[in-house]
Amino acid sequence: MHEKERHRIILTSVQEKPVVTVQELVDLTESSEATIRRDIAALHLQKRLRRVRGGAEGITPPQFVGLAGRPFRVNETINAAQKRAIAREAVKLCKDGESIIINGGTTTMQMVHFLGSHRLQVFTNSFPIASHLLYHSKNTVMVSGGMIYREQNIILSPFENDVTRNFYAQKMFIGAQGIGPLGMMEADPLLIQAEQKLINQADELVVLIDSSKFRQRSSLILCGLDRISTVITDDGIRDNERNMLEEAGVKLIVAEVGAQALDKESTSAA
Amino acid sequence: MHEKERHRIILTSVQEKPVVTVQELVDLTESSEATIRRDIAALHLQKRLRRVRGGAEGITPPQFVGLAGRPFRVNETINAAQKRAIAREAVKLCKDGESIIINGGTTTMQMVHFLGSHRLQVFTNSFPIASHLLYHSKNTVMVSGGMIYREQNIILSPFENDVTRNFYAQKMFIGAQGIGPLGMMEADPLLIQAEQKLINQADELVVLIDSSKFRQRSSLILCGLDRISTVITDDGIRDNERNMLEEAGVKLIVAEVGAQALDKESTSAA
DNA sequence: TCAAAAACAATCATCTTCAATCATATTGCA
DNA sequence: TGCAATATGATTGAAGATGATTGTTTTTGA
Repeated sequence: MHEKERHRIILTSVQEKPVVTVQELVDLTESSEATIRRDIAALHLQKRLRRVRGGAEGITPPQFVGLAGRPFRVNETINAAQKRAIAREAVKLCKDGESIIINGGTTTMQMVHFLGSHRLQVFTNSFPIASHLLYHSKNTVMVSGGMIYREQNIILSPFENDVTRNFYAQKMFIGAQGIGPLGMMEADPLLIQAEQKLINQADELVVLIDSSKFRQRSSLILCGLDRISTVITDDGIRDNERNMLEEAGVKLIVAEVGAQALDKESTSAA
Repeated sequence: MHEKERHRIILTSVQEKPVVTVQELVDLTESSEATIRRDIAALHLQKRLRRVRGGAEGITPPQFVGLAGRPFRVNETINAAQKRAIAREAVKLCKDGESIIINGGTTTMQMVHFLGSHRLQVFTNSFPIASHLLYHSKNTVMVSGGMIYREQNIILSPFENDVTRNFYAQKMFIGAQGIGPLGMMEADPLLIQAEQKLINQADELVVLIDSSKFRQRSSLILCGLDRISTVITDDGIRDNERNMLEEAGVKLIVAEVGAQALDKESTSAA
């Protein structure tokens, strides 16, 4: 077997398993122990894997560390304050007893913080959202079935006939990569697929999006503005963007970032 | 078992439980007390956990305490040692690349400990099992869709047309409330419903059941003995019970419960 | 407080893994 | 083809890891 081929085998092996022994690789490549050791040493120098006693281990890609290492972090997202403020407004739209759909995403995930004392029927395709609501609230939690994608953190089934079709909600909450005259946009085909499944299962579509996303475009269009009932964003939204939404008949809610900070100001001012 | 693997097991254990004893880890890793002590000492030096008398405790990151807490506790079950031993034998039946179904339950949940270094396609209706595998292994994880029942910790859809029908596995692992000449029995109608859905989606049915369950009866029969391929139990099984299985053509695997449990038995018997 | 039990540390035998070396095989090139 | 460079495989002694044993310390419960 050729050197390149062995290296390929070794590298895929350490990706698939946390640690691969020299013996396993010997069996796999039908080459000698010495060769495998040399290969591991070489790949270690190239920093393509880490050499450990007994074999080799993969260099865990950073995004995986957060996933494999601990449950998940609801807080560690960029623009957390804005996203939280937006999420808070979103939760204010919900009345106890209502059914809602929460599509997976970093902004929508912030909603879990404010849902703790609610009693809603929540359907979601996000594993972390379901997990959090399950253990930290008394809402009824329902999930879509299918494979759990680690990177996107969503549950998606390739089949048409899943429970998604049997759930209907007053409101669906969703984030997006960008928004413009053509509608909501997303970059990841997998997310588009998941969202497409849910988008027709609710009366109102509520889009949670921080204002910077008005200036972002992306490759895939999820739906037009006419499908959107409400947009919740922060006060960074510009006039032309307001007009765009108004013309499309979309209700706009502007969340005040750091409302509690404002409160403090007003108290200290008084 | 490899050093890295042991470390991984130890670290996930202290994440799930505030404190883990050396004995528990010995059972979990099938290595000696001395090795576990060395491991704990090493991880302590790396500040990845805190060493305490009797075992190790996790270093709870402060930002986490109020937020995510502990999603669930895989370890806090009665007869944990027996269940773990049984679960270990169950995992030994799996080969990498295989598809398996794990039905929710306290015994089957123990399997997650031994699945850490495997690469399987796992379908489950148990939210905690899915969660654990997702964050602590590289297995492909698939879940059934539907409502999450808090008490039973399973995901169940009232509809026929869910993804469950689209998944087929070589083996299905399942626990039970009791077992007798009439077959496997369960008390909770909800569990029966969930199990019925899955039971025909696999070639072999592997039943994980501690020996005391042979003397228990329950109200609802899930399936007859003829449907069962293999039973895994502990060494408390009696001769007539062995015969019952043998006559029904069921393969029997008896798991050896950890050394310390055996010691206790022999001392009390003496 | 004392005695039994549990947990621990230290030591040693055994097994595994490793690095170094040399012999052999393969490849590239004149 | 013949030669040199490189890659591979086998061997061997050293280093490391593991598990059992033994004696010490700590904890527990009467």
